Amino acid sequence: MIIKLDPENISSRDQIILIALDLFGQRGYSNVSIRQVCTQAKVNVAAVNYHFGSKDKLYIAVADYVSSQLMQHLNADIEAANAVLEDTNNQGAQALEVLLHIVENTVDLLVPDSEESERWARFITRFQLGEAVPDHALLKNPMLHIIAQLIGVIKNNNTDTLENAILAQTIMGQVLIFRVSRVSAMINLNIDGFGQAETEKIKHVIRQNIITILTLG
Amino acid sequence: MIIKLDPENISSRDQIILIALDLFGQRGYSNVSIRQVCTQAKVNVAAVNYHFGSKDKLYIAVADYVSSQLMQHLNADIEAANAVLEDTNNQGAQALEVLLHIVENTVDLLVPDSEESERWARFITRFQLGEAVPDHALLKNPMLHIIAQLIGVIKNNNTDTLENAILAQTIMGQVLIFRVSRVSAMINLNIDGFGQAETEKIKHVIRQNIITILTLG
DNA sequence: AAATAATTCAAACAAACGTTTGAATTAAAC
DNA sequence: GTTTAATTCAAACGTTTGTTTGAATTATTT
Repeated sequence: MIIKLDPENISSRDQIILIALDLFGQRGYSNVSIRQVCTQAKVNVAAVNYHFGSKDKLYIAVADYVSSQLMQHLNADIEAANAVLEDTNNQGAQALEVLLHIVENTVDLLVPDSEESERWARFITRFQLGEAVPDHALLKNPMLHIIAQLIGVIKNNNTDTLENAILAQTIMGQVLIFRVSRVSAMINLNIDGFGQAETEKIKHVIRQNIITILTLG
Repeated sequence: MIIKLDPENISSRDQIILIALDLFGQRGYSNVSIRQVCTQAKVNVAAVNYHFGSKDKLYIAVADYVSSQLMQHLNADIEAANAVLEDTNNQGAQALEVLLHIVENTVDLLVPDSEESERWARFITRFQLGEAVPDHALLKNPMLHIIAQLIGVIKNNNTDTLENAILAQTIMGQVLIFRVSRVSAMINLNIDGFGQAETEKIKHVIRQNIITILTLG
């Protein structure tokens, strides 16, 4: 899923990106100093400016890296969805199945407590909230447009309207809220974290919501 | 709704809090310097440490202020909900109506483009994402517990289960996502902002979702 | 093996930061 | 009106920040 670089032959450049991804995600861009990144990456202070030019450009490089890895991760789901969307005489049942699969994949990627999950999710969340680079690809969730189209098929309402896009956003919102307002959600749910039991329960609730909304609504 | 202090008699302390609320919300805690706050509040640099003790304590003072104002704003809805919840022989229809009212109020508070709305929403969003003070009241959304209870009444499932709490969270998630991932949502919806037309459409979609989930699901 | 390029390193830079100080000023209490 | 307390102010403090420098080292090319 996520490329693990060979720790033996890893370059200083890549080492910096991986450490910066962690630190920027955990503490936020301006709460991480170049010195902290370099110390943890075991490189000299000047290495960041040598390899990237500035702290800003390092941040963009990390965002580019996350963006490309994310696209790779979503690729299979996107192709499955496009196959359904290009099938002219398809049924809503197929589209619903693909949609549910995408959403459950997203829950598995974003919600559970796991180092790997959190590494990506935290960086993306911070990026989208306010540390964003204008017009960066990481701001766009390619799944939302696809979900909106799938909704059109399911509801036999085969147009790309704003209403379908909003509906897609409310569906993803049900998932994303557990990542984006994570601490708050834990307090409100009175749980200590998102283990397998909690994640499954969340998936089940969202799954039922989607089925109800799209087939009975 | 929001107390407008008399700009003639406003104290240095209050002026600092109001400016800090704006700046912290817009740029984030560590991207705002004491000097910027003091310049904009037209007070001396030392005023923050005189009145609050430190930048950290100013931040907590702002969070306290936001928390108290927020509770004031939610008070009417909370009382209405409690009235329904305490009515032993109530019907689900009443509870559903109160719930829809709460959610639509939340949309109106958080979603539309308005200086007043954004002032509060941005600070709370940042606070909950990662600039939080552990255990601060602002981390808890008092509405979520109430919504979970209302769901119990509506679904005639009168227990405070984790599943009801998760369902409440997914309902609020549909609203909050438009605030928390605002820039991303605008890109994905292909809109320039959240005017009245967009806000009404969002309200309509979420309203239908809730009715469908809670009465047909 | 020599020459060239790429990379690493310790040291230093100016700028911005949160905070402190002690005197000057204003407000309150008596 | 005098005294006391509260507040404001300009100036300076020590750190930390991102960045630069030029020499030392390593890798690549010829």
